[in-house]
Amino acid sequence: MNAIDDTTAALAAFDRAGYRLTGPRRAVADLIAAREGHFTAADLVAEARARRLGIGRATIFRALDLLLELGVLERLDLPSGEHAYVGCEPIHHHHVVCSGCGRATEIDDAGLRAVVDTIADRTGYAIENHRLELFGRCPDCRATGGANS
Amino acid sequence: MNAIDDTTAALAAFDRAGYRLTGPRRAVADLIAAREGHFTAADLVAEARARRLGIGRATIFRALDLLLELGVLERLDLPSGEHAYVGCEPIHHHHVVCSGCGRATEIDDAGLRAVVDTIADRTGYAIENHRLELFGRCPDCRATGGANS
DNA sequence: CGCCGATTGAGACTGGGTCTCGACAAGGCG
DNA sequence: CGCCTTGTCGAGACCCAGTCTCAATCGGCG
Repeated sequence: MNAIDDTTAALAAFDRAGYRLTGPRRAVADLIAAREGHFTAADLVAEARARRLGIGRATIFRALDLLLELGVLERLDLPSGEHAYVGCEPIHHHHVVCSGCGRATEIDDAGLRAVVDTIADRTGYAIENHRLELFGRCPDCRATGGANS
Repeated sequence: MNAIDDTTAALAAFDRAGYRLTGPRRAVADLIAAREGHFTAADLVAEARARRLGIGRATIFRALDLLLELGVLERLDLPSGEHAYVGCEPIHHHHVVCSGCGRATEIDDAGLRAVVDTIADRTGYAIENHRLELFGRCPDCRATGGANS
């Protein structure tokens, strides 16, 4: 995908927010950029080790937290209960996750705002936060005839 | 709340699905029914131990899994990343979770169906599954003036 | 170039959740 | 009513994600 763009985006985010541009952070940004779909922290740790990058687990988790906070990354809760991450734009949005290949597509509001308002209205809750996650099969996986499930 | 109803609902679900109605399962159903808002597996384990019910951890997790599968319980992913459970009706719906008291209110579709369709249409994905979670303050907590946050 | 504080890596630690295995009990059947 | 089969149980080992500590190191400004 746009590996280089993602990498620089992440690094730029670090820089902009006043964090140092260190070697390990660059490495993590690279690892993430190289990912197509969603990934878990364990994936990164494993790959970092496989590539003998000499990056500690803690460092990866810290970088992940930072990128989460900067909005470059978002955390997904897969139906299995696992936590995964996807790189994305730092604006409010949601994801459709492919259950075949794991790729995640960003989607905008799509009318959700109104739904949330309706719910707030109906329940009397002051909604502060919401999360919508969709799981399905992407066009490619549908075309190639169910690579899984 | 409707503790007795919840308990019997859970037990009936066990029975209906062909699972044995054992003492430990009854106990877990009771514990869950006694809960007002959402709770974690650890909560149940702690309470079971406090009440000296002599129920093993594994048993509680197993019961939880079963109830999840039967649709009597639903898993929530709190923003903190924790997993929590809420008792609910075994039909498709979503939850609004109070960030003050932890209570969860069930909500129906509220127009979400249309949003999902729109998204499916726009992205080309075949949506198989979706989850909407809302977090906010319930009417009570708003009235009593921010018990937290 | 040198300094100071942010950052790092190794590994201990925590906490949620799973697995194993021998013992036990639910409930169908005779 | 009592037996037998088989699902279920409890204890504890185990696994894995994620966090924390702390001394060593490095980035980048002056």
